[in-house]
Amino acid sequence: MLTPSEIKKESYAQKIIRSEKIVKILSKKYKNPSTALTYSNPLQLLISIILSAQCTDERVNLVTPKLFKLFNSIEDFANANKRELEQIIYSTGYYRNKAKNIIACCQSLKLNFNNIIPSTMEELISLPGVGRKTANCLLTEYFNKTEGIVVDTHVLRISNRLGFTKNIYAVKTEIDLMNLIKKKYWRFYGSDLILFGRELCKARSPNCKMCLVSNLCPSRNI
DNA sequence: CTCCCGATAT
DNA sequence: ATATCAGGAG
Repeated sequence: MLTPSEIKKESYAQKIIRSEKIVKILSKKYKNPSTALTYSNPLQLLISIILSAQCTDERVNLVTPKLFKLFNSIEDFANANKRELEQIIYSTGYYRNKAKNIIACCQSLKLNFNNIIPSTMEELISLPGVGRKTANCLLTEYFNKTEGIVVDTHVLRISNRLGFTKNIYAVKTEIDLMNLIKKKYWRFYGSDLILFGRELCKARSPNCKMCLVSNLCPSRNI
């Protein structure tokens, strides 16, 4: 078994092999990864993902039942009263930005996309409040397509810990990961690392003793 | 790069 | 008290 300092000196070819080993181990552990957000149509999923910025899925699921009861369609959100929307989503944080983005996003869906949520990265990120992370979530979770890798706070943190990138920005990290990891693993890499980050490789206290891939990690602390 | 932001865990 | 949570815009 390589020591952390030995892993840090690996070649790029060795890094590719190590990353594939890690993906395979984690995808075996997390069989059918899917979002913890509750939704019943693509619009609800899109709104939920926007609300989930810097907020737990659990918290989002506490506000969406009321939200989706009052707002049923793209039209409803496009015409929403900003104050009313802010009050409903208040507890998810960033509520002013989120309310503004949700309204602008649905106005764009109405104006530019005939009230149909688009299914390509290019179209999705043209929507206000939708960046690559939100688009990647929607593409993998709902459209069953792979155009990139979901890089949220967990994927960003763990990718750095594993030595797959030295970037502190999600968009740049996604590029590093797309170069390193085979496309067929992109979907699993994103969703598995999120589950892995929540339960084991936590931001404050990574549980290296219980970790399945600690022997492949340059940041392990045992 | 900074700003936006409440709820929760530590 | 402070770090963290399925980020995006300016």
